[in-house]
Amino acid sequence: MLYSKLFPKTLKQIPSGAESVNHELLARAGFIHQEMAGVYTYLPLGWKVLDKISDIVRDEMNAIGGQEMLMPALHPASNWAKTGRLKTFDALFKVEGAAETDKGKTVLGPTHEEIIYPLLAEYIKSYKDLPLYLYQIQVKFRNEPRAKAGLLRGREFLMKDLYSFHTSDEDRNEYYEKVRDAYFKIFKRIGIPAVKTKASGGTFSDLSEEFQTLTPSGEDTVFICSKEGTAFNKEIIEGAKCPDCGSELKEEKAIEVGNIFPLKRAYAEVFNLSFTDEKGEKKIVSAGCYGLGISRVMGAVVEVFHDEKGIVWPVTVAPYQVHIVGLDGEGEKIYKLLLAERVEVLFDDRIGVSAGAKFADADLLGIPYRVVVSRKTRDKLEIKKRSEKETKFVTLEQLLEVVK
RNA sequence: CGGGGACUAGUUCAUCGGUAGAACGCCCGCUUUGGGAGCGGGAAGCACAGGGUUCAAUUCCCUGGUCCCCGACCA
Repeated sequence: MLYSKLFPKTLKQIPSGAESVNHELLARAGFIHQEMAGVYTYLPLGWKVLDKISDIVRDEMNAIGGQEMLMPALHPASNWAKTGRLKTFDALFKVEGAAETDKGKTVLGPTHEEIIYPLLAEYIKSYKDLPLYLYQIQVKFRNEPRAKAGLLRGREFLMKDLYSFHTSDEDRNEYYEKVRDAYFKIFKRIGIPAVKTKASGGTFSDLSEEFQTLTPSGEDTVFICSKEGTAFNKEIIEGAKCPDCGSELKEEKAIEVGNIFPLKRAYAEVFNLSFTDEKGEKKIVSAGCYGLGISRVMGAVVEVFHDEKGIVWPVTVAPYQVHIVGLDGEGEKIYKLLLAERVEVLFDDRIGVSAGAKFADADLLGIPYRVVVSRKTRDKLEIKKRSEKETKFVTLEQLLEVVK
């Protein structure tokens, strides 16, 4: 990609209202643009990052048998009436409808139990149809009373939701463990440490597990057991000691980036999601649901990986791998060579922009490897990791070795 | 949903009862290229909306809207 063609330009000033680190840096660097409270446009760079995160999530979901699909954002309100959540889910967006006849008949989906359970009820008849693991990556709508902190708490956000359906609780529990492992792999690949945290399961589950990324800007408070390293959400902690072993707990701020629930049979009963077992008996399906906030993860990555100059993307989710800073009109040759090698490369080809401005933009964008090409560098390439201070001079072959 | 703050040029902000200013950005010209360069010229505004007070309101008051922060909330 030629930087001169990239939409949009970076901003020198912090946009008014961008008070959180992730909002400020992502907005200045041109990854996102706020439309209203908790609602953002993902600009070309930001969309690339979301794509990278999504691909990692897909990869791990597919590895545990997940089948990707896409459910609607617009839901029939009648399904929400059936579960009772039309009234109890406070953050539900109720669509007015263009015609009088449509009034109150649809809602925007904040989660998809109300779609996937009736859907499966039409198709699942036999134990032979189970287990089944279905997921989607989709925009969710939750009318948060207080959207805040950039991408960390939006009213419209990108989320992966996986639903699993089983013939027994035992089978469901086994799969639940697999999802947990997959989540650890995902966060490891993305590069953000995530601590498994025990939490309350809300209305429909006794317990759930959250994946929390520790950072001072997080809005959740977790308590970490000094002995076992397990963590507990503030909401289920009563004393200052670990409920499991009695050790001291350390208080930390964190961002919830994922959450897994054993849902049991609550929704399956409402929508009569049942199957016939080997003995010909009719049984209710046992289910689990597993969320992961894709756009929130993008915000969390920035909260964790940044410095005073800008973002420092982990290699696995960076929009590009190499940022060529071309000075003195140089750089095109190496740009084309890297493109031919299928390296994801951004080339700052701007003419008449000072070197300082280009360096500042490179730091702000946070692409992992910066390569400077100028009259001074001659046939050598000056390479610098965004996360490090030192520069070194390498040949093209050495550069390819590093970035591939 | 309670409390606080903000809203003025494309953006970030100044101004302040007497019809508006800077920086950055943008356009033109020249110059310039290793850490957000320089000079000259230019375009750019219903001061969030409505109501009130006043001879006069962007400025003071009220109502509403929007955004941010703190809290409540977060299946």
